Amino acid sequence: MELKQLNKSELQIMEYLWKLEKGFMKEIVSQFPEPKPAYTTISTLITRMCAKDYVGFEKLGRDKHYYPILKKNTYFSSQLKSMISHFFNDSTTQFASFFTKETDLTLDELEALQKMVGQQIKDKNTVK
Amino acid sequence: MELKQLNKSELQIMEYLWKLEKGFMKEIVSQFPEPKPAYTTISTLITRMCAKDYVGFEKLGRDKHYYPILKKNTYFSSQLKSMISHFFNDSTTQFASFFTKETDLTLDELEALQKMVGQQIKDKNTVK
DNA sequence: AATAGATTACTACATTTGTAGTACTAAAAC
DNA sequence: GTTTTAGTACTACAAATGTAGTAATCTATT
Repeated sequence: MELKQLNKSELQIMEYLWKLEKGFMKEIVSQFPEPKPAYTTISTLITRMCAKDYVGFEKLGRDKHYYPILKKNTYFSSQLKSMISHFFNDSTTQFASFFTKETDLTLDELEALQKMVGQQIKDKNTVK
Repeated sequence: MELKQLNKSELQIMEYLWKLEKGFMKEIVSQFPEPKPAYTTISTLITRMCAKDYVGFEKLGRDKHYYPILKKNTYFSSQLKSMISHFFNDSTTQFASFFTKETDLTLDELEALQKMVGQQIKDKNTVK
């Protein structure tokens, strides 16, 4: 399956499904904020997403139990890599710099990050 | 101007304009890979982007000299923040963890990151 | 058993996006 | 000056997306 960019509505529904892991129509609809779109609007969107193999379903009687085919990690990993590749000239270092500056990390967050990176450096050295 | 998600074609053109900084039609068209879309296809896309205030132009005789109104930093900062907010529950730490794992940073990159973070910690402490 | 609610399938239309043609005219090339 | 090329405005259509109605029928409630 070729992974393309999810549009806004698709992303919203995927987000709900990733959280639910699996859900009937009612459960998905209940995730939407008020004013909710019409039942049939959501139904159409989900049907189209099934056709695109983003979402699958298990038929239980008349009803369908929907679940995500597209994995959250897969999608975001690809999103992140696409961002790095397109806008930071494939430089993860440039991206990291941008990230730490733009998100204005707190001292605690920076220290947590430093710890994590330090651990990964240790892991890399151990592997060597 | 409310910042919304650029679609694929818009992003492609913005990318070219950010690189060019300013450019005539010919210069923008020349950025496209072969087989290039029709001249009028690109023209329509740019015209629509002008209407959305992503792109502006300076009229020089008959021709238009296009430039980006939407700043690269503005867009990606907003993209990044949206990603963190929507998929990592507003946790920049979780995102950082995901980032360092998914992009499989080299030892050099990790060390460069550690250095950078260390510097920012120093900066934060100095400010205090 | 009857009624109300829920869900799917089908259908339809508006808007947005992708694509590119023609006409006209300015600018460049000869 | 003439011809060719480039660029804009206008136009148009297909596909994708956003939205939601109706009909039929299953499920839940009474």
